[in-house]
Formats: sequence, C-alpha cells, structure tokens
Amino acid sequence: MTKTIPAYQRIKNAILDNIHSGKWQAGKAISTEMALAKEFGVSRMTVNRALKELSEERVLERRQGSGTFVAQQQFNHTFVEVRNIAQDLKSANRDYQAQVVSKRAITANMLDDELRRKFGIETAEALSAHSKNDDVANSAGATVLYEVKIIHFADGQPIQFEERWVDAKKVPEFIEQDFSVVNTSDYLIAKSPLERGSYTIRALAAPEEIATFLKIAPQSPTLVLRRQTYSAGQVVTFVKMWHAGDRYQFSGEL
Amino acid sequence: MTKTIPAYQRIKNAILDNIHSGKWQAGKAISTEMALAKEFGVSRMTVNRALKELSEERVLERRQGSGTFVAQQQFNHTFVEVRNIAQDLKSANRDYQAQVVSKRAITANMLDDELRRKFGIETAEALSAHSKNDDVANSAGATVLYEVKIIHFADGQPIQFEERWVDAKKVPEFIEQDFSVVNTSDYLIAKSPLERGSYTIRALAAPEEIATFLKIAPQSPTLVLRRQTYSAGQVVTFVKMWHAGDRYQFSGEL
DNA sequence: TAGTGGTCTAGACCACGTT
DNA sequence: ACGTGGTCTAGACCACTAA
Repeated sequence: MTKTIPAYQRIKNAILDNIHSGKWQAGKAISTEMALAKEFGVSRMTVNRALKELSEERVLERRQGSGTFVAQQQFNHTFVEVRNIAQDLKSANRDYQAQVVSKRAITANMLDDELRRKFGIETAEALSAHSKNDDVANSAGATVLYEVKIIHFADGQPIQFEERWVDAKKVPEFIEQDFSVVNTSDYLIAKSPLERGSYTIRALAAPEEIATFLKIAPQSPTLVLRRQTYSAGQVVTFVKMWHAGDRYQFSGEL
Repeated sequence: MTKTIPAYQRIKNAILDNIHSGKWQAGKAISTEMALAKEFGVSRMTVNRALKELSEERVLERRQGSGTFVAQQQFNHTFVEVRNIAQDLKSANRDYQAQVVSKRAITANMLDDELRRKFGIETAEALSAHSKNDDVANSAGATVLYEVKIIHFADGQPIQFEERWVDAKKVPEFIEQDFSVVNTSDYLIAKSPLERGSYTIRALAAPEEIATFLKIAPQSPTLVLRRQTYSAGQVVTFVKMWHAGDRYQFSGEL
C-alpha cells in the first residue's frame, strides 16, 4: 500500500527538481501561482502552500506584486546544535551523573564586575552615590545571585564543568534544589519562560580549578560555551560550561 | 495609519497570551479548530494556519485525531551561528586578507585513510582485489582530490587556518582559482548546489604546523570547526578550520 | 463511531510593484 | 491599470485516534 502524497508535496518536489536540474536558475522568476495551479490541476491555495513552504525553507523568495524567484543559495551561516548535556548523554545511552561542587548565595558587595554588569546590579557605592535612603546597606548585604558549580559525568568520566549564576529575585527557590537530581536548565525552563539568549563558544586553556574538576592537565584545551538567557528583557541566568577538549564536541547538520 | 493585522496573527497572539499567562498549561489540550473558528469569527482554515505556524514554531504540538496541545518547552537545543569568515570580518569592518599556503592535486595512492573514507574513494589495492581491468593503475595515479591550505588574516593578524579538500571530479576547475581573492566557500556555493552538511566543533591543542601559521605557541588551545558538505548524496568538500582560541569565537542568539 | 486535525477547492478581496 | 502574491471563506472529504 503506497501512501498518498499530498498535492502540495508533489508540487514542491517538482519545483525542487526544476531547480536541481538547472532548468530554473538562481535569481530567476518561476511560474506564477495561477500558472502552476493550471499546470498541476489544483487550486491556487494549494500552489500557494507549496510556494510558501519553499520560501520558508529558503529555496524560493517571494515578492508581493512582483513574483516568485529561486533564492540565491546562502550557505554562509551554519547552525551548530548544542544540546542539554544530561539529555544528550542519556539518549546516547551513557551513564549520566551530576555532582554538585558548591552552591551559595552571593550578596551585592561580593559581586565582581562582570557579573554585576551582566545582571545589571548596582554596587553599594554606586547606589550611595545617588541615593541616601536606608536600602543602601540592606541591598549591599542582601542576596542578589545564586551560584552553583556542578560536574557532569558520563560513564564516570567528567565531561562538563558547569558554573551558573541565577538572579535570586527572579527564581527564589533555585538554591534549594538538588542539582544532582534535577538538571539546572530543566529547572529554569520549568520555572521561568526563557525568551531569548545569546551564546559564545571559545577554546580556552583550562585554569587550575577547572582542570582539577575535569581531571585534565592545567592549560589543556577546553571548549567553553557561555550563555546568558533573558526573560522579560532581563538576564535570568548566566552559565559557563567547560568541556575537556578531547572528550566532547558540538555537532550538527544543516 | 495603523497596519491591518492578519486574522491568523491575531489568533496566534491570543494563543501565546493564553500560554504566557499560564491559562493554558504545557502538555494540556487547547480548544479545537472548530471552537476557535467560532470564537474568533473566522473560518477553520484561518485557525488552521495559526495553529500550524505555532506548531512549526514548537509552541504547540498537534496530533491528528487527538487534538492540539501546548508543547513542553524545549530549550535543549541552542543553535550557534558560524559565519563565513571573510564576510564576517568584512562586515565587522576589519581589514581582511587571505594567503594561500599551498595548493595541490592528490592522487588516489597518496590519500590517507580518513580522507579516503570521507570521499568514498577506493584504494588501488582495494580496487585490484575485486577488479583487474586497466583502470586500476590509472585511477591510482589520477587526481582525485584537490587540497588547499589558506591563512585568513584580520588586521594583519592570523585568525583562521583553513585546510580544505575538494572532490576533483565534481569541481574540476577548483584548483585553478586564486583563493587570495575568491573565498573557497563562496566559489563552491556558486559551482555546486550544496545540499547538506555536517559539522563538529572541538577544542584541540595546536599541532606544530598550525601553531606556526597562526603565530601561536604549539599546544595552545584552538577552536576547530570541521565540516563536510554533500551534493547529491556524496561529499563534495571537507574542511578543517583552525582558530586561535583567544582571537576568535562563535556566537549567536536564539 | 464520533471527533479531531490534514488537505483541498473555487471562488473573493486586498496590498503591493511595475508599467 | 494590471498582474503579482497575501489573506480569507464556507464548504468538503480524508486519515487518524479514542471511546
């Protein structure tokens, strides 16, 4: 029993064939919706769906009032997928474990500059410079961030060292969780609608502390993913994930 | 003059509001197409479009015969964008230059195992084991791959060392190009419809040769992107791009 | 079997670009 | 003004799931 192929899919395939065979060149206009509807014996809506999907797939480019064109192939950007490490390892059928190395609350006056800027937290000094109310002393001593450091193991071997900071106001119960059981990302996703994030991937020499946790030689290459995630325009969490260079890689397809 | 918002977009927004406000919980079923059509006073096709797009955006999950459900938020995959280095540096308004270090044709009997497997090329020995025609000697001595090694500079500083291999049969004029002027990726994109690719990113200690070209200390961390690109199911090109760890990073948003 | 989503039709009117 | 794509309708039949 052969499956029935939807009409819009047949049309998509026919168009792709025309492009791959070179009959329709990049940048050139293709037949109009009306013409294709007549040619394939379907309604214009069906052709419209095929063309809309192909333009979402960046195969075609549509310009209202003008026509439909074969897109210039743009292979400039390559998207590499970075998965959640716990799920990644589990789905690879490897034995996954997490060990919490440290967990603490940080007050405003303990913050270093990088974190202060990232989370947009003012220092006690900065506050006192333009305000003189009683909150100054309080806010300097109040918990503003939670910090956790976790080692992730696959088959007993350390794979990732995670350093994470979370805005204490936005996720107050964060510090109470047992992160040897609950993944930090999974918890934050459940608690807070993560809207947007930015990421960098770098290769860095392992500092002493990280090398020890990953059981590698100091200064050996590590793959470092830094990510900050926003909710309602403010940073909710910032994380640095250190991977032993010879034990982990990011990979993907496009 | 306010722009008219399409009906399907109004419906999408209303659904997103219901999800963000917590009225519709993750995993739970939402109203049916018929119900929503009645509620918003539109046809079922319009509701269908809104729901289809939201399911493509992974906000909803649709199961034929069963219903439409709020998707479990999956922030597991993070897509990191890797751009074409020449365009990347130029758009960052930095002075870009490329220096071709070497360029050569490789015959079958010169190939190492990794490349042979990647491009699916049989060795002379493997060929003679199951065929005895005259092509054996020819194919062993014939050009099968082109190899180029290029250093990419930004503001006079080496940023990327590119090692690339290209199937000589698929892109015969490749070796004749001047890659200090034409970017290898741009040329291949223009010549061959690149269909699919797979990628890995790793952190590796720089071997002697690469360290020299990048003007860094041997064994220092490098960010290595390996990519192979297919056309018509066969590997067209394989490339290793080495970046000095402290001079380059991949970054992106989601 | 009843209800859901998946697809499709044969029209229609509108927004936009080109002429 | 004309032709393009963008959106929308009020039906229809089919494929699938659950009771």
